[in-house]
Amino acid sequence: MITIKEIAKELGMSTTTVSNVIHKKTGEVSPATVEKVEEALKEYNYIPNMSARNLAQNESKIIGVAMRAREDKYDNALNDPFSGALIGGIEKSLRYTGYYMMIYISDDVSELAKHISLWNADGLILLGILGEEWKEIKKHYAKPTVFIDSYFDNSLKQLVNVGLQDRKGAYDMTKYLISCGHRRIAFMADNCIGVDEERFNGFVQALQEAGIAFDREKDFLFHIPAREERQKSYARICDRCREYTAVFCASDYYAVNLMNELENRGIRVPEQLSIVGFDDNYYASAHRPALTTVHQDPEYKGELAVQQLIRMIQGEELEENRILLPTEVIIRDTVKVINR
Amino acid sequence: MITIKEIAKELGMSTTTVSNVIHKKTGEVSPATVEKVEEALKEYNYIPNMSARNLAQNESKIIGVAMRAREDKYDNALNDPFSGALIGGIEKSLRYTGYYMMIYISDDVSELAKHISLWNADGLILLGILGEEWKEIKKHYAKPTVFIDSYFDNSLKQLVNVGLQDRKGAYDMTKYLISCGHRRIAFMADNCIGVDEERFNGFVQALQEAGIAFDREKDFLFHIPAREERQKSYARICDRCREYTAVFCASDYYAVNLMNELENRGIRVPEQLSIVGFDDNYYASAHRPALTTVHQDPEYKGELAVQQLIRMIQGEELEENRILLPTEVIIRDTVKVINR
DNA sequence: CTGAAAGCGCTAACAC
DNA sequence: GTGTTAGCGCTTTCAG
Repeated sequence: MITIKEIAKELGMSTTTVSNVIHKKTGEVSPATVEKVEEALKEYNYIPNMSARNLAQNESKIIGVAMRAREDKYDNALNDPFSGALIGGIEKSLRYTGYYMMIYISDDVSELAKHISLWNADGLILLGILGEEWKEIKKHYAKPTVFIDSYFDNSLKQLVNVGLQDRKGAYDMTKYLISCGHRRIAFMADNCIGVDEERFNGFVQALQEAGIAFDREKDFLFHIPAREERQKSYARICDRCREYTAVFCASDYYAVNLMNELENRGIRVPEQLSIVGFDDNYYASAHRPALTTVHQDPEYKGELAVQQLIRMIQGEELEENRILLPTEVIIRDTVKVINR
Repeated sequence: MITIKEIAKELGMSTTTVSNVIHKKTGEVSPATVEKVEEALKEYNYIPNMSARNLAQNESKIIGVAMRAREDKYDNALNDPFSGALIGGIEKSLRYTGYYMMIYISDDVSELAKHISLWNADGLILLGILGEEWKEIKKHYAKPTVFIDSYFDNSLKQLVNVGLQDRKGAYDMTKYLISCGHRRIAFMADNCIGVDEERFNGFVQALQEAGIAFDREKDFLFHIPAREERQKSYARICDRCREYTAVFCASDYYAVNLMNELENRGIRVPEQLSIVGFDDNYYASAHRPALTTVHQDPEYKGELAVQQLIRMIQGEELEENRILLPTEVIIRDTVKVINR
């Protein structure tokens, strides 16, 4: 691996000149020299040493992508269409910017914080992080940061976030269910914070506007995804389903799993029970019956996050620090129209 | 961000001592000093600067994961269950080893080669790389390297690879199709090199053993995945399908897409045409009818690759340099038993 | 057991 | 236009 110094010696010039040519600061260098240096660079196949460059410039050209992943839910965090598409979108946008992506995934926020500061990343994209958790990270990291799909209280309104109109999406879908004649509708999720909370809020709002009662204790089907609990949890939920005409699942992933569990128990969708999801990933469209769901574009989310981050790194002003992408109700085959 | 030097000054000792404590070379240091230093490290929340460390030690603690992705096929390379699970497996295994993952994805091998050498990665995992392409990379990179799913000619037999019994998997599945009474079987893929070639070879071998003729020109349904060509390609293939009783798709992805296209054209699976796939990802199990396919475990592939790589980095001997993981035929609902 | 100092490869201020 | 040099933060050799 040849170094600048060696090339300089070979050519009988100083490292500064070589460095200047490399960085195209050619205003400072005579054309003849430029050419000579460039030839040598080619010939010896010069590759810069990033560590040295980073050390000297105190920047790293690394973008950290840190993902908080619940271990009970994911043992393989990328093996999920949403994360896959999202990280893929980030990677794709980063590819030609001269920045390199380093991924950290952990259940443990302080673990994430450690990794982030180790590499002195020039920017950070944070997935699945709550406001409280951010405070832990902030202690160690002060450079440009973009959140994806985070919700904060007002004290953190200045943070940059790329998210989704979760509430509106759920609201629209719920109105659709109601318009199909459904009035006994359950909500299924494995938590009620952040994104899922917003979806739940939209759901409840639509019910309220339609004058439909919702009993949070009874009608919120709380799923437990941990491996040992999973089957029992589905069994319980499938049992409870008989009391409803429709179930709004907070994600396609659960909608499809639930449908399969229902099928195993001989409960037909949508004839006996309507199901809707959220996300519109390929689970939704590949499943039969195809899932009626709320569409979003995670890849685009990733791309936008990168755009915002790069702007921040370059010191540009952001037009908006809180982007909420629109959603769309996709009607497929899992909702039955009920005659009243 | 506090440095070793600053801590040393604060404590009135040399950087060497502090460094020794950090690296637990405590044989060299008195217990009292160790304690004092450790306290200071905690108090000032010392975080090492990776660039400096790497520069001094000429190692990077980075594992490069380079993926050759056909741009006509994937604009988002991670948005694919196979890659997602695989990279997820790699990430998971790397998480506790003290190595950090840097991902490069490109259609262009020399682009990949450049990125790899830039960061001086301590080890490299290569996805979707052919023997010829490796030679380009080798020019720039000489450290431990593990391939995933590559096939080489004999001149490269010493390379380390983690792969799959693609040939046997396809062979077994084809025998199953034959045992169900199928004799007019087409093969669908978008290429015939590497993995898909092996699958094709296994397919043909089973046909030959059963005395069934295969016309490579006619019976190999060559799909063109490029966006502009895609629909036309599916239309052609759906047309051609009428001549067969079964189609062996080289991947679940295509099997499911093909089934959906067939459905759109009113051709019923498996009543009118049997379809099988390869990979057993969630497309396969979520689709209705559920796809009969060949199972593999991409996450485990990723984990094994990391294991092998870490061994190589640590200078251990590998027991085997070419691992081929087993496959399993998963019988679901897309193959009809034909009465003869 | 501890410290001084060289050097990893590169950049950039400054002198010529 | 070009060269000299200090220094980025850390490791490590070698003296003491």
